[in-house]
Amino acid sequence: MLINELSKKTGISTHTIRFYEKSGLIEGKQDVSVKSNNYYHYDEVTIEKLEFISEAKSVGFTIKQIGQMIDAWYNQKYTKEQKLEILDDKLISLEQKMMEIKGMKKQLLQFKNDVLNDRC
Amino acid sequence: MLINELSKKTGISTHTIRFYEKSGLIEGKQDVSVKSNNYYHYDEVTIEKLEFISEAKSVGFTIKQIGQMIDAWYNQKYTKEQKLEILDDKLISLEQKMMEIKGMKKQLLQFKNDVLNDRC
DNA sequence: AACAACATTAGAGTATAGTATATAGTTGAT
DNA sequence: ATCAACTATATACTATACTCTAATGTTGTT
Repeated sequence: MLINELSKKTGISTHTIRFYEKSGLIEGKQDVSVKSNNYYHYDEVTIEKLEFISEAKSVGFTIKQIGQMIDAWYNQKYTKEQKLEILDDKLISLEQKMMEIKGMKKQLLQFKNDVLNDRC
Repeated sequence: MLINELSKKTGISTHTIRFYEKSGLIEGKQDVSVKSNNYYHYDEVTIEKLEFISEAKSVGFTIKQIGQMIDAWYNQKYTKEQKLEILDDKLISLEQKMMEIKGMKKQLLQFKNDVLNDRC
């Protein structure tokens, strides 16, 4: 599929898709047999990747970190050990985020309590 | 205390403290009885606020959102109902972050499993 | 052939959250 | 009095992650 279809299927703008492609998160391939244009073609895996990117972004991972995770899963850039290290590293950071969120939740519940009891 | 002491006590640079002050998150007061300078003085509550800001930032809240929460707790800018609404809104977003993190965790564990079983 | 709707590339512009630099004045210890 | 260390203000610069504009070419329908 071409970029417009990919954009419609993922809800991500063509601009942003190109930005992700330049950032190395995804890649389309050009059909060498067609000489009249240099259009990029994208497959289903790219849709999967873009969905993963959206989710990873919303939990606070940066483009760089997301790139690492994608490489650890979809590419052969790293050894098995390196892949596991990257994924474990990200899992640890998720655990930490979770703890921080729990702490913040406690804090906000306390704030709420103070408001309810007119203590601020 | 002056900005340097505040910076040392919180681990936040004086630049960033000034940035937060300009953003409306904290405020020092100038001592009108001293005419030779216009130094700002900060109290213990400012330390509390800065610690809260650091935590809130790390869970992904923006300066604007953090400002709202601080106003909901420390200031008299909002009615009781508005304060509760703001805090509930932030609590809901924490719940959502929590869910997203759980989803991402599942995803990464799956990736890890695929790597372990040479499925990628 | 004309035209809308698509494609690529390059580069500029925006928002957020700092971080750094420059200038000028103040304080406190020697 | 001098000097390091501090303070305030203004402005510029950076990084991240987009978002938009412009220029130019291609495709498919009428």
